[in-house]
Amino acid sequence: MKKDKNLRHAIILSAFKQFSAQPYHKVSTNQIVDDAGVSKGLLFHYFKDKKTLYITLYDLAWKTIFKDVFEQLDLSQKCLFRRFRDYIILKSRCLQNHKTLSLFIKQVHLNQDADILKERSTRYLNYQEVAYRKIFENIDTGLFRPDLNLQDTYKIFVWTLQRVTNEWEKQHTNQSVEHSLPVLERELEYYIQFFEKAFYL
Amino acid sequence: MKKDKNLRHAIILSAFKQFSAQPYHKVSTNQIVDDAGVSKGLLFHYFKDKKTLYITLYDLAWKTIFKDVFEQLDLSQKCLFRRFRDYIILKSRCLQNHKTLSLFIKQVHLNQDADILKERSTRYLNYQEVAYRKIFENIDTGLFRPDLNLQDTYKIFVWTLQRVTNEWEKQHTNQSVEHSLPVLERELEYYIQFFEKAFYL
Amino acid sequence: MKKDKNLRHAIILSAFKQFSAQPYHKVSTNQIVDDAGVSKGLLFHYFKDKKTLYITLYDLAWKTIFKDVFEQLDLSQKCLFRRFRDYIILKSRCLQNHKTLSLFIKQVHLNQDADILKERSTRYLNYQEVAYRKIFENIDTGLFRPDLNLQDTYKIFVWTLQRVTNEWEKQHTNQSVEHSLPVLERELEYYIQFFEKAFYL
Amino acid sequence: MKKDKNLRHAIILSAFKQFSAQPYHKVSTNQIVDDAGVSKGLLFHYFKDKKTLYITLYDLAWKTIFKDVFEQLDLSQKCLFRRFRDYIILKSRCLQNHKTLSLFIKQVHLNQDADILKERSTRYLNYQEVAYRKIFENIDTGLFRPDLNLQDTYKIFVWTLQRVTNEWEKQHTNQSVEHSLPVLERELEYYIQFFEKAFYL
DNA sequence: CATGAATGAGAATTCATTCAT
DNA sequence: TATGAATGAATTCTCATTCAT
Repeated sequence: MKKDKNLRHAIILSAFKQFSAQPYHKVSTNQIVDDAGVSKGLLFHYFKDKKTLYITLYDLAWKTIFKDVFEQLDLSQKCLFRRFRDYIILKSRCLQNHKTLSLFIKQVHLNQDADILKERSTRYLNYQEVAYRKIFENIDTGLFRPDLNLQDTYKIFVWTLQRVTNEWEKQHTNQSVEHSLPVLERELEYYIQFFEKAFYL
Repeated sequence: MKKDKNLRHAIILSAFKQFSAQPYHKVSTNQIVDDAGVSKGLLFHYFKDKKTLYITLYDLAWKTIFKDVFEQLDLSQKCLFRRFRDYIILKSRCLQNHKTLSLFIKQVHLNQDADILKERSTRYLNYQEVAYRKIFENIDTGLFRPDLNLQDTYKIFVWTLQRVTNEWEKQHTNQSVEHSLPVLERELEYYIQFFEKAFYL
Repeated sequence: MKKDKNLRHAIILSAFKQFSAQPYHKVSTNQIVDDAGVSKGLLFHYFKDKKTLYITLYDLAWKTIFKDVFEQLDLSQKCLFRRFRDYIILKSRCLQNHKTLSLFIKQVHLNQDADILKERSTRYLNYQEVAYRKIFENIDTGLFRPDLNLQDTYKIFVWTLQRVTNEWEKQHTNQSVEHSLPVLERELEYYIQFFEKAFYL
Repeated sequence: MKKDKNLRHAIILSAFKQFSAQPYHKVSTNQIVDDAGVSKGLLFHYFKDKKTLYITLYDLAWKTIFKDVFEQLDLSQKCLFRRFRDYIILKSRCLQNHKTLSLFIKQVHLNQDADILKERSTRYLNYQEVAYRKIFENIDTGLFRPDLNLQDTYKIFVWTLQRVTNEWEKQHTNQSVEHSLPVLERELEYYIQFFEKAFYL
């Protein structure tokens, strides 16, 4: 079904396909290897067990997304508000362009299995930390009102934009990028102007 | 372990216990009958199959809750705002008093299995419709501004209060009724006064 | 292959057959159920897992042997020397008559698997204790020299006869009862007379 | 992990380690190559299959032991009794110094697998024969009583000393060479003097 | 020599469901 | 009603061995 080279990749592709459409336990390793056109043993040659495969996929998903996002993110933008807005827009577009990754991540986050829960949490937090460190790097802090605590300002700003994005996601899950992204951009812009008024000198 | 009478009930109790703690596929029929202290066959005597049992429980859960709520709901209250507020409070209190039912419903709503998804959706919509029909019965519409479309007014009001309740639920999942319910009551009251100003003559 | 009734017994018989001829890990549950003519699931309906089946068989083997032996053992015999000799003879005859049980027990005792080792040890010690308690019940101690510690006397006697039996077993494993048992009887008798001279008044 | 040179040796060392600690079937070829730090294929390049590796190790074990023993054995000693005693002492010391080899040989002798049983038996008998031929070479037969059949005399002597050594082995498995070997030496000496009285002129 | 990808039969175990009693 | 024996397909995972590079 797939090209001969790199059957490991064939397994990964097949697994992404299956796991993004069904919850963990509904996908059998048989399904995956059959669909990938490889032997039963090969899956366990490359991945210790089903769980490891699942977690590896999760890692891969975020790596793909973050690579995509941070290759495009303009770090010469020194305004935190704009830079964070750009980050959200890029990430949202990326998720909408990679439907499979996006659905897969949703499935992982619905999973309640203790082991998987634990693994994905630590990984998720780690990826977030790395991303946020980059976003807050070399920010022009000169514009901020000196009478406000900078960390608090950051927090409130980030939380607000995240919330706005969450709400937008819920409403635009199945819509095309062209139609829905501008909506998000406008909403984010609205709040950014609000924050500029509130937090800038 | 349970009384001889009504082994069907023993099965239901045990099933509620298991299904509220674990997702559908993680609970085996063996677990249920063992815990209920009945034979394997009896489960399938009373319930066509595992899925039917699950859906039956879901029905039962909502029936219990709605019976509880509407027995207490004061339908002589002709103000929609107050009546809906009362409904929300009663329902929230009921869910907090029946932790098992509450957790079970959450589990059902996380389930992605096609058949179960379909069945629970139709049932959920049906229960909601019945409830809302009662709530909107014999409302004093004389107080509303005649220049506003009544259906729109209703919608916005209901949506707002539902949203407020959702947020409250997220934050007070594990807290006791005595502590958290007054918080909800106050929040709801705040928005009701807002709507009275906006929508009443 | 077997009669319809009591498929559990069919499994046990088949398992005894297989496990007495091959070590634990070489016998697959497939072999057992195929030979027993039952479905795969039935084995796990009756026995939690392969290990439990194995241990159950071990229990069964000793129960069978001890029942056989103690039904025939003459407890009116008050002379410890004779009674213990009778016990050894009966047990040895029993083991030679039940080749399968005998071989099975040997296989179990060769097994090095941690779990099985532990289980069989506790069970073995327990069976031994029960047996020895019966053997030492109501013994006429009046014949023994009062200047010798009775427990020491017992110990030395038992150890000696056990050792003699072990040596005989090694040499007569594959021989018929008629030929080999008299050899053992004679050897035991020889030592008993030795002990009578040494330990009796 | 190991030096580059002679990866075959690395496999052998690792295999000895694994096979001396666990029975044949419990050791996987993966374990061996992982521990040896070599590739899967190399094991099957050097050894036809797992069984061949096992038998090769068995050969190697005895070769090592016999080389060690016969390099030290004083063949100028013309007294059979002393020479055989020396042989036993040297072999026992050697086995105690090479715990891994010793444990490995025990494991092999516990193995019941038909093929392995057959191979190890022929090899074991062969090694014994070679050893005994050397031991009985150039013995001064002039000291023996001419009225006794020499072969019978040899047999009884060898069997006795072997038996004494077996019993000693059972009791001193886990003890140090310094403590336990002198015990064996004394016991052997005792029987040798007995045989001198009985079999010499 | 050396690698490690690839195979596929076979292992133990699970589980919803049926059915004779 | 009530039991629990019986089924058998499906699941995850193991492992010796082969082979192209």
